[in-house]
Amino acid sequence: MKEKFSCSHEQNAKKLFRNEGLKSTPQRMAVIHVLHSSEKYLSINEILDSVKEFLPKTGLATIYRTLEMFVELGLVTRVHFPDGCHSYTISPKDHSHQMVCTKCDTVINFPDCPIEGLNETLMKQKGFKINNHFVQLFGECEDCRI
Amino acid sequence: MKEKFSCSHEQNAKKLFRNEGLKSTPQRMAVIHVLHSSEKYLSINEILDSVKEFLPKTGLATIYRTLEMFVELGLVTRVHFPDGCHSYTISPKDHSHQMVCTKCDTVINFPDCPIEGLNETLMKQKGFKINNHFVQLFGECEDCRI
DNA sequence: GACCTAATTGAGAATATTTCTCAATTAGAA
DNA sequence: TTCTAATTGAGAAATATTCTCAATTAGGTC
Repeated sequence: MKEKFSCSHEQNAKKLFRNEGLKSTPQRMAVIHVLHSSEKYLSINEILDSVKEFLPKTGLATIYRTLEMFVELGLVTRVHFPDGCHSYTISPKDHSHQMVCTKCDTVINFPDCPIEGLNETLMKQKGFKINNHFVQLFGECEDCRI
Repeated sequence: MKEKFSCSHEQNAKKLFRNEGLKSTPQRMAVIHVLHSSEKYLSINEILDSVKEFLPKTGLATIYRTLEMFVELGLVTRVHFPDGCHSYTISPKDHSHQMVCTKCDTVINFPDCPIEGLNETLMKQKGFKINNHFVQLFGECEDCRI
């Protein structure tokens, strides 16, 4: 299990863990790897299934714990689909948002944040200060529109 | 229970039900009423509790069914809080979005849609067509910032 | 108003999702 | 290599959601 996950993403995660005083376990590295290898948002069970290909004895609770921690660290983004089910993906490096193609489930990043400009306006108009925002776009990607 | 819910919101809902071939039941009207009377997003259980003040025998499944139907009809907006719990509120009339104050839970509408302008840009840049979007803002309202 | 029918409801069972508990294991520091 | 605290796996427990079905009810028709 040592050499399995060693590309830059995994190295970065390891550094992050060390800085935070967290241990770098095979289960955690496998979750990173699985999310990085997928173009889709993955559900908890999809992640568990994929991780089990490497580490068959992995338990569901570990996946829940790991993802919670990764979201906390900002490594992973949690998405709430309209029907209520939750899925996860690696957070983009820059502040960007993601679109999901509802035909093929592919995730596409776009670097512009439509909320950024809003902050000032809202502050003036309503006195509201945005601390956190949450944007999700659903539609059809180029390939599926053909 | 007849005269309880008779302001314009309730009248509008009744018309909508009739148009859609749906029955106007006391339970459904109570849900509308409860959501309209609240400045907050309400969870399923909060809604159930409030509805029970009028109709003590109301069952949980009815609340689930009613809200699902209302979301379908566009009467109600379902919100996915970052921690995963679901809450509901009456949909704004115009296309607008909502901010939630994380201190006092109050919901504030703002009429601008930050996504609207994005559509063309994305179509050109990425060939992606947005069909559906989902924006949630969390922050602090004027009163709570003082 | 009484009758009829299909839609709706309530109650609880069934299922799905998420969290908790704790003994056993393990990563990483010394 | 040893030690210790963090992490894990397994299953139980707690929550959340959906399903089932007999009983009730809204709303149309006479």
